[in-house]
Amino acid sequence: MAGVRRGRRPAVIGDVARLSGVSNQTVSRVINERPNVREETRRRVLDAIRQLDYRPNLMARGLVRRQAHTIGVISFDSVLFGPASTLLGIGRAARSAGYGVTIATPDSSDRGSIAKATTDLASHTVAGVIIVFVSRAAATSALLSLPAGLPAVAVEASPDDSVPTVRVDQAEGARMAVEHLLGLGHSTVWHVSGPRERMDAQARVEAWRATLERAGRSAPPVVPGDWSAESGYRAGLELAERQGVTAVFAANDHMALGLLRALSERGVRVPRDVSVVGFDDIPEAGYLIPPLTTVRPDHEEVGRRSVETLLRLMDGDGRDDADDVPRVVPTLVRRLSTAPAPG
Amino acid sequence: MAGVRRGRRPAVIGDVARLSGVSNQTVSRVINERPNVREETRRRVLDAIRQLDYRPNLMARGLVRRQAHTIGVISFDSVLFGPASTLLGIGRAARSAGYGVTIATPDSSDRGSIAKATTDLASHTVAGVIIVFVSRAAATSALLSLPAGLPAVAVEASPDDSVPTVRVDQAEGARMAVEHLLGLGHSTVWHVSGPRERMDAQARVEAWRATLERAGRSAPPVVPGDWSAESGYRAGLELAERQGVTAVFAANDHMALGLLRALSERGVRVPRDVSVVGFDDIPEAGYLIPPLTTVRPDHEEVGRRSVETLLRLMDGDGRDDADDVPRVVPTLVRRLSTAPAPG
DNA sequence: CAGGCAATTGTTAGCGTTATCATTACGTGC
DNA sequence: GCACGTAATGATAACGCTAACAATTGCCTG
Repeated sequence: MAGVRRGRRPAVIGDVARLSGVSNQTVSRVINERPNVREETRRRVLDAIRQLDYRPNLMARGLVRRQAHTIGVISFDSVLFGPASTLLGIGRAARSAGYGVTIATPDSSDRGSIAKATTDLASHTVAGVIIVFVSRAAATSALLSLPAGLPAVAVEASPDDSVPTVRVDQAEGARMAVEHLLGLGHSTVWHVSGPRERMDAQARVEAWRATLERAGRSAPPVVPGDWSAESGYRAGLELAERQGVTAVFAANDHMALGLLRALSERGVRVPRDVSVVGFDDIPEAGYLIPPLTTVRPDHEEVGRRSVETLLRLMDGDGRDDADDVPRVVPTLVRRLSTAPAPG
Repeated sequence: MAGVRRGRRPAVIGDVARLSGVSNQTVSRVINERPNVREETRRRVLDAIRQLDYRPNLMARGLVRRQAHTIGVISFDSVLFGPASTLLGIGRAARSAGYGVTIATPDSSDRGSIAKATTDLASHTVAGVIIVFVSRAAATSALLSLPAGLPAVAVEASPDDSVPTVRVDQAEGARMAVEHLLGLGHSTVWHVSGPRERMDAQARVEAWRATLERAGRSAPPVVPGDWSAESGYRAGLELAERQGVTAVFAANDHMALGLLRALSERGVRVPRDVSVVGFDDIPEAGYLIPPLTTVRPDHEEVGRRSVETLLRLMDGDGRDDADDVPRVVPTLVRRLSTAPAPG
């Protein structure tokens, strides 16, 4: 029905104007839902639009409005569950606000590639930028290479308060995990951490330690990991050797998964001998052996909220209200990998 | 050093022209590395560009060239490992070819949302579109709502041969899995499938059956799943009840994971009683209990190749060479979830 | 019924690039 | 010294749209 083109060049605003017998400007007004167009005229124009299958050329519009109506996203680790979910949330939220989304994934986290990605986005004249899930160093590089005046929002990691930052309340999540374990009677909780330079990893470490201290427990040394199941496995082997380990909080589910495997391999039963809590609630967390008790951050919500924040920033003229974005509070999902302390 | 702007409006080509004492056109020639510019002039212009931190406005350029130098991607399930990796591959490949990437994720897979996503991309005047990982129905909707003449490449699923399609050689992967199990002496292999409407799932089912038949074995009924660990778990419970199940090929690793858990719960030992092979080689596959033997498709390569194909399509004027894109052949990763048949 | 106001529509001038077609300058060969 | 080719550069007109202002229309008021 609609769609009369036959490989012809796409209709432009002038075609619509001619067909409906009005000026370009009136067509423009109809498209942009501007007031002061007679109802009948509007109908005629809309008819013509349908008939020609006209769609406004966003580049032309962007050119005159000096803005692409597109949000740029710089993202790392976009294969991981968390960032991928955030991306999804961003995409959906942006699109429903009428914005397009352009993604740039730097090839590596060195300053050069990040700068390249950023300037790429900038020359696409994006309306604003969201920087997702990076180390503080990477976030700094990104922000530095951003043209002045381009609104930006950081997710999770930001170098300072110059940019509003949307984050999961890592501390609260870690607190939940630790208190859950302490509540089960464990005398202390070990921690397998994420990579040192990641801010979310750092926050979890700190909250883990703080919660233990607040409860008057001494914090054992951190067992370092790097998010990978493999590092969790190595951590598990190490912990299996140790005496008196009854509760472990892994900084993400993948490491928890490796951990579970190592413990099982060494004959340590979970949760009977050792309780394990993860972080992320990856889709398969409920189907590990045993089903994993874990902290569930709502990554999609983070994405949504970062778009919201960016839009607000773009509306307002300044960047005054930095950093008063409420954190996204995670929830604790109790499954079968935790149990009262043995003995 | 570079970067003299102070919150001023970004430099435009005219500023560069003025500063270097040439015309806009000459600056344009320098930017676009056109011949016939005196070496000294070029240097002067480049200096000015650096001094003003000038970057060409891609919208203006896109407008006059009638093309955004951007590749559009329509993607579903972008949180899943496979699609996410493909996206990454696409992003990298596109960027290194100088193209931007715009992503549209339909809200659901009904025709309306897909059409919306597609037309969105179209009005961004993308140079071409890649449709990632969808059911045949969804791919059809997407292609139908694509403006005629816009080059498109499908990944995995395509309605017909009208569009070049880059795919993992699902059949070869499934064949590897089944033959591996048969080679271990299992008399037949059960299959836990992905959702019926997914083409990759379908291909795996068919190849599984064909391989069994070629080996003169009868294929047991398909145990249906939906990619989720949970469905794998349910399948596992079902298979654990059955007599004579010694080998299972799960259509993806997440289901294999659920499967492993169900079997373990029912006291079925893997691989001693039952061998399990997955598909995907998700990052944690090596750390399941036991480490999962699985088929590893190179999703990033798929992404790269789809960009390549799209670029070729955009270069050439027609869409003649459809469908002669070589499939990406997966590899079998042998771990500990498979062993010789019992007894 | 003139004057004025609001609603509706049209005109003109860009937005920042590049394509296209001049124009200029500088040899080269006869 | 003159036509001619070639390299280097410039001027002008788009690309498709919207902002800003101008013009027209109809209607109301006194």
